[in-house]
Amino acid sequence: MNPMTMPLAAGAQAEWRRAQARVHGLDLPPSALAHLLGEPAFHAPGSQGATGSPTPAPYPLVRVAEETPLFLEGAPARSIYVVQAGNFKTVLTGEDGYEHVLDFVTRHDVLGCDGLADGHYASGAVALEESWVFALPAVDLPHLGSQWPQFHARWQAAMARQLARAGEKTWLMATVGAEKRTARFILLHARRMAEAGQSTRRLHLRMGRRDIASHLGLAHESVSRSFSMLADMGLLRVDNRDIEIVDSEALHNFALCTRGYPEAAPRRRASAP
Amino acid sequence: MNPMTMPLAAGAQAEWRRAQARVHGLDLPPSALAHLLGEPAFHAPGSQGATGSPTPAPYPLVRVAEETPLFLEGAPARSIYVVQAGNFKTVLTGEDGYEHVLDFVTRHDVLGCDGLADGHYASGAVALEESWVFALPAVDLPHLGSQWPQFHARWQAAMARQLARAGEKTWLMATVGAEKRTARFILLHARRMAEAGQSTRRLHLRMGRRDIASHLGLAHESVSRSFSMLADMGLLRVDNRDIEIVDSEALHNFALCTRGYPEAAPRRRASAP
DNA sequence: CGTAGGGTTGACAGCTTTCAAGAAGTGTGG
DNA sequence: CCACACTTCTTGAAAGCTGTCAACCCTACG
Repeated sequence: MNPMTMPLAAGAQAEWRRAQARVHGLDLPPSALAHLLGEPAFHAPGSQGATGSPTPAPYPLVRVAEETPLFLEGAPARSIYVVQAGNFKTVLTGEDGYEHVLDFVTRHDVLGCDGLADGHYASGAVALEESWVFALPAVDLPHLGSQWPQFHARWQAAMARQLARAGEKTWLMATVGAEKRTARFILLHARRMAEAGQSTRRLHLRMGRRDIASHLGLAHESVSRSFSMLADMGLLRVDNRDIEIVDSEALHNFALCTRGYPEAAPRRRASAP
Repeated sequence: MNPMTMPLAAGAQAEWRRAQARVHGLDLPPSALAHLLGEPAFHAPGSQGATGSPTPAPYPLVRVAEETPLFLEGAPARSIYVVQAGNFKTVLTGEDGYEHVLDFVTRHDVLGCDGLADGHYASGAVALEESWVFALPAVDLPHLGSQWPQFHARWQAAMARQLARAGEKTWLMATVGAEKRTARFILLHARRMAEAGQSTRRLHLRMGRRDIASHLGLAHESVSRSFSMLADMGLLRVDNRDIEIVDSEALHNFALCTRGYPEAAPRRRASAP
């Protein structure tokens, strides 16, 4: 069977199985934390010999079953988590029970940072599939940062990246057009998958239409319609949760123009007959 | 003249004048950085005293004129900034020239954090009024964090707070109704002003309708209409950029219910005859 | 085999955007 | 001091788009 056509779920499973094996093989010395955050080509634990404390910290690797919350909004934020395998959604549950999806989180991303502000998680995290996370006690963070500069840099960069992504998310939702919003979502998602080393053209969405709709602030029917529209335009090929970006440039052009330009800039209109 | 009725612009000016004086009086020892980030009742140990000695921490206090960018999107991120007085907007300028307002930033907030990810600012910052910021070189951050634990904690909390706020922003924009979105914006803004020590009921918006609209993803006419609607409902009192929250509880009830609850939760509808 | 859940598509009502014009406040120059 | 231009804010009316409701297809699962 062609790997391009086989169900991607199987590939994902194999992927986290590999990731799991690698994590176990590391034996989890604290000096490898930078690697867990995505440090490329990092090795030689204890190379900074003068750091003392040769005993590796017993930070636990936690398994989270599908549809299971890793932590709930408002809970005491005792740990932050580095995703090793699998995917999560972060949610904000309204007082009326409505669940708003803030973001989708994948490998090497950090969960629970927003809890470091006042000691309580500002959002909850739910696994979209069977996942593994690496738990770091919040009280150890200052120590880790000061003792391993590499970790400090990685840790700071991870939070900064989250901030930048949050900005992109706001930008994403600032569009009125449902199709443009969906197109932007696909582009951002594809870029994140590319950063994680996945294919740039094909991507498998781990979340349902309902979650996407919640994330984008749309009705799930509108998301479905938008996918169909983008497919009819020849920009995408949609097969349930498998997306293929057919014309990347055209997709960018379509998604990037905001709308009725308030001032300056020529007017363009994407009218498809 | 009653401070509640006098033009707030004068109050704001007096405010930053006080802030400026305070900052200059501190003489900027690095150990006071935590205070700059909002540490309450912090006194600098071993500060050098006289204003004439240029020895301690030559971190500059920068003045930014109204409508002037502090830094541009994509520029090399050599410093992060702590706002001492005034207000900023952070913007994401699209390739088509459209300026999307990501956030409004006020005193004790940090600007430029998103540039720590890859060394380039992910968003630009423009002063809404004459403002002063304290510039911290990015290369000094690890040193500062490891040397002054109090600064490390404050710094981490500041970034975490930004993340939590980013989540709230996403939540804000997940609503369809323009009036609900505007109501949520007012609530969040009021809370931030309250955290900064301002009045909870009265607030003066430093930004124009166009900026609010860009931030909320609406047309500026819709923002104007929403304000009028909320005023007609008896929730707000709107006089140009001066907002008074008349019925805080009702405003919360109106803003917090998401909309047509997708599943579970009873259906409510805010129909105003 | 039948049910349940997710995804897609259609039709209508409602809301928002857009276009257009007027009102109010501000700054400049005579 | 006034007039003028300029910007911002507000309001009105029509067109377009999205949410809602409803139906149907498909797959997974018991």
